[in-house]
Amino acid sequence: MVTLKDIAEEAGVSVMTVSRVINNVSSKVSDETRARILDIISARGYVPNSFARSLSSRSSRLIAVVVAAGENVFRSPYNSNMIGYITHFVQERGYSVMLYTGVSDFKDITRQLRSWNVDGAIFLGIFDSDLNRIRQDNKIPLVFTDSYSTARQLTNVGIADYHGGEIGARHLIEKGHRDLIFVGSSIESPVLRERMRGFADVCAKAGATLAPERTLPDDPTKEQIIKALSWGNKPATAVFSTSDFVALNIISILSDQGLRVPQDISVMGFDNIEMGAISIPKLTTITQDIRKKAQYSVNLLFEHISNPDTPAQNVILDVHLVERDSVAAANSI
Amino acid sequence: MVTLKDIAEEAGVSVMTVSRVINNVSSKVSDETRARILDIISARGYVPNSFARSLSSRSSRLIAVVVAAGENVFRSPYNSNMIGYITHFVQERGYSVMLYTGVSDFKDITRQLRSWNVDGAIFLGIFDSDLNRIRQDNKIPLVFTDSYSTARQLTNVGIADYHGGEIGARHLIEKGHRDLIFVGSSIESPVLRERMRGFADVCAKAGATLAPERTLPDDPTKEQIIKALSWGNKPATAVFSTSDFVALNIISILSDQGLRVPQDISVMGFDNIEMGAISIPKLTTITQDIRKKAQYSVNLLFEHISNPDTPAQNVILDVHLVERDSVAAANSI
DNA sequence: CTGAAAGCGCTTACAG
DNA sequence: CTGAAAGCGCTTACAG
Repeated sequence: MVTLKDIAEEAGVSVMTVSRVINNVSSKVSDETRARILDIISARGYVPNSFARSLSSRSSRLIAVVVAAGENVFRSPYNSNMIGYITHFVQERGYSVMLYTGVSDFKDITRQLRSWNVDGAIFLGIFDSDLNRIRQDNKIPLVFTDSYSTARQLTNVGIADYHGGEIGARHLIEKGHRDLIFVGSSIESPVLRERMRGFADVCAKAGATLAPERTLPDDPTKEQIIKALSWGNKPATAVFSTSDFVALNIISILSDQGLRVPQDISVMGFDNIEMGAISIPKLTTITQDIRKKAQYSVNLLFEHISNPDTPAQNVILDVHLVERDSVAAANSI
Repeated sequence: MVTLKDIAEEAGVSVMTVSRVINNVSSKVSDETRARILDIISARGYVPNSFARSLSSRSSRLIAVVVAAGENVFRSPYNSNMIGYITHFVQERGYSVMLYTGVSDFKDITRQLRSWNVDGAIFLGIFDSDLNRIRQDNKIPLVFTDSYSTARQLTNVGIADYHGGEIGARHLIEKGHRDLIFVGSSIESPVLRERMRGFADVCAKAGATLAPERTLPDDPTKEQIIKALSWGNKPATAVFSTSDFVALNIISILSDQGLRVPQDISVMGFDNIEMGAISIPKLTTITQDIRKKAQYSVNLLFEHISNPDTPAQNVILDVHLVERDSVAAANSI
């Protein structure tokens, strides 16, 4: 292994001079010496040791991406895309990404962040209950996504979930639907709770019923869906799902039951994943701009890294309707 | 920041004793001392510094996952799933993952691997042309996936691509199809080339035509598909795509043209991604077991890490037909 | 513009 | 079972 010392000896200078060249403190080294050292570095294939550098400088140039989801994080196209974009933007700044998935215990998180002395971390899908412990234990810049924590001084990038729910309900009601199924109720996830609240508020105002029997969990079974369809005295005419992936699955299940979407029943999703643009029928959905969300998260993180006095910010990106083919006007009876 | 030294002072022992406790060299520390140190460690929230540890021990407990694909790696469900599973299995062994995406230059790879002194690396989608340079520059255990390099002593995990192509052609021919479109020709990718070779060989034997005009690239445009459909004097009755994602896109395009799958034309994919099981129609495809592939890659890597004398292995996982609803018998004319 | 000294927080190797 | 010394490969802080 080639070290600074080797280069210094070969160039007949001190290690400090070589160190300055590597770190581009060019103003302090003569052009001639500099060029000679650069030649030797490239000839010997010298690569600085990040561990030594981090140990003495106390900056790791490492960003942690911490994801709550377990073994197969990437089953979710949303997670996949977020992580992909975040990695891209972090690398663009010359930093490296450490990926932690399936993190269940906030103590683990702290152990990893500290042990690797990361310069910052971005969290996906962490439940708000652990958030304060994490912040308390880690005095580095942290960016959360989709948090509804009321903690002060929290930097977060989220989307207008409540508004998304409203848009969904409004669209279905405009299309004449009154007997609706909502998929994505959750007591654990504030994100889903907000989407549902927006949806339910619009329904209430419009006199549309959203029965508890037609409020299904996150990832409903075939049986739950079938039961909800025929509940009460009027069949449901539209389904709103809080995720595109689940919406596509529901369309598949409905199709297996001999129901055509949107002729017999309308289905609407949330996220605007790529598959929704090529599914049959093409999915009407609510878009969230994942690339932008990732970009904001990374930008905010680096703002805090370069200037610790940067005030905390809660950035809420807006969402909007993407009308495609999976929602039709309700049949008049 | 709490250090080994702090713990040692508080416990009234040397740093070596604390170091032994942390690294579980328990046989060499008295139970009493050990318990006392453990208490102090937990009370002070001590976390060992990975940089210091790695610098002196020359082992980083770091695995690099290097992916050729660019900005949005995770657009591909295959990549997403592979990376997700690999991360999971690596973490299970107490190692951390450094993710490098969009790597274009093998020199970059070398710089990163060396700089972080990673204990091993797994490569996805690296073209074989760089493979020898990478191996030459990095004397650590490396596992490649889907490589067709003829280099000796190469540890690789791949699948039976040729056989996959054969299975696809055989299935379509058995269903009575003779006028076929193949999607996924590539001069750069040996994986695709092998799938195509298997497909073409079976076609030739069965007297089915695979015209160059009906051999389309990896990710064909709508125009290319439409043109291929009506080429020659007999319309194509089946399409074979080397990726499920593209197959689903093709079904969507065909549907936009008023063609029903499989009544008017059959479509077959490759990979068995999750979406294929819920698409309309459900996709007939060739399965590759991504979880298993990731598991093998990680296992092989760690075998080589723990014992450098482990012989190189080229593991080829088999593939098989998953019959669903997107392929039907050809209409007799 | 250049360098000698000290130190980052650990582990290795040796000694007792 | 325990410890003193040296060193991993860099950077910081100071001096000239």
